[in-house]
Amino acid sequence: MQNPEIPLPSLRRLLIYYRHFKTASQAGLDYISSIELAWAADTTPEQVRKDFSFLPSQGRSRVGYPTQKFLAIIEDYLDLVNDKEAVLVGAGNLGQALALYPGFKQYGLRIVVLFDNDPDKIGTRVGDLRILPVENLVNLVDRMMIRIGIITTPAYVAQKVADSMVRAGIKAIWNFSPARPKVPEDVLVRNMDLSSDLIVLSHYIQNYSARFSTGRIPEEKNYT
Amino acid sequence: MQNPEIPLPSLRRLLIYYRHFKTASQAGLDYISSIELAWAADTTPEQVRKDFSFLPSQGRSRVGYPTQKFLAIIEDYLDLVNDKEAVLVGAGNLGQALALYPGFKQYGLRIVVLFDNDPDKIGTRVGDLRILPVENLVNLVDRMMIRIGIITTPAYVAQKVADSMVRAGIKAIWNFSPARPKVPEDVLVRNMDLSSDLIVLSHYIQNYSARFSTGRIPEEKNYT
DNA sequence: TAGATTGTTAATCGATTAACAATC
DNA sequence: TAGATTGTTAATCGATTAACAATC
Repeated sequence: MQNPEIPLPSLRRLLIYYRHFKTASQAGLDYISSIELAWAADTTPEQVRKDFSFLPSQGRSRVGYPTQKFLAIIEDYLDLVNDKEAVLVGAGNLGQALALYPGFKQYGLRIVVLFDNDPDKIGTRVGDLRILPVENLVNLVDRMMIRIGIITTPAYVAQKVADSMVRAGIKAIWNFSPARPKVPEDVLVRNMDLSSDLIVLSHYIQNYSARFSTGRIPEEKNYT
Repeated sequence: MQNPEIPLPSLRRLLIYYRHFKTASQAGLDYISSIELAWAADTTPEQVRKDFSFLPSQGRSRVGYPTQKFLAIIEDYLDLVNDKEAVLVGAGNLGQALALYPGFKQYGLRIVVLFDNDPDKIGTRVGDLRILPVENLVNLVDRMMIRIGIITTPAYVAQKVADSMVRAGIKAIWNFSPARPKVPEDVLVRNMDLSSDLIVLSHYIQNYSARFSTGRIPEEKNYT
């Protein structure tokens, strides 16, 4: 276990820094400053330095953070190298889109099989992934010792699916349904509730005119 | 504008409570307690009561919160009733899945048109939505006075797309690409960075055994 | 050196949790 | 009434931001 517990927001930012190191590497840059990283990640240089304080490596004063080394360090810290297998339940539009999403394998997530309960779908393929009947889940996941499950079913079956996942030994669930499945405390559930995120946009739009159109003109800014 | 600024997490929880009121309503329940709502939303009763303190209505001691009234209150507060039109750019797998996602219109989001730059896609339909060339975006969005934009393109065009959206008068951007587009400060960008969320799961799995089994300590690494 | 940038400790801020009086 | 539940103020917690010494 990582020694001083890293905050989740820092964890997520590390990946954003990682991406910027990657492009910098392609551009042949040997060092990147916290200032530049902050710009790329929409945060402050202080935050970047704080985040890096959880890593077992340091930058160089007056120079910045060495690109190649930090690529390796973050890769290792976030365990981007080792493949982690996952199963996905619910091969609808969203499920299929995630199964085909190119970004995941890049960071070590490998979806190995899809499950559904629709007889018309079972036996077909999405990319090179097979769709199997959801009854096979417990057995297969258990046998393959898969630890990550993705739920893209309608809400009303999400709890049942989560139960099967837990029974099969899955320890981390990425839940894209609006349900909030209950699981034992040693199992992590990340709820990616699209609609509840949408609310944030909606609320902003609703209040937009009151916020910005009274009085002053917004200041001119330079974003480069 | 809402008077005491409501925290974003509260805003999101309000939608979760709303869903629970909805099912309770179908079950014919007239009142729901903060205890039950807390259970449904994976939070505490205190938090529920705190969240409701931002609403212009109260519960009843010893009884709970009236289902019908709170459905109406939350609907109003989150502006779930009025349709808010949106455009989506990037009609790939994820873009199409979002365009067809049934959950959105339920909460007032109506995607009205898709844009793409692939000549093979342009002119085709996704459900009953047309795919138009991205060159038409500024004009059409401006004319229709659309305020919400969704980006499901690859990272390398995200900034360009965001620029067009801003130029067209869009005020809230839901960005599903891994890029971090820069926009004027009066425009809201919500980054739904799937991969960076994945990292949280991955990190949990990586540290799982150390956390919950009395077993062995992960080996120390040496970088230099 | 002077100046820029890192690393770390302390202060602040915002959200959650706790405490408890008010209510029915 | 007694007991359950709400509403609100205060305390706590965690993350961000600020300050500043150390470094090259």
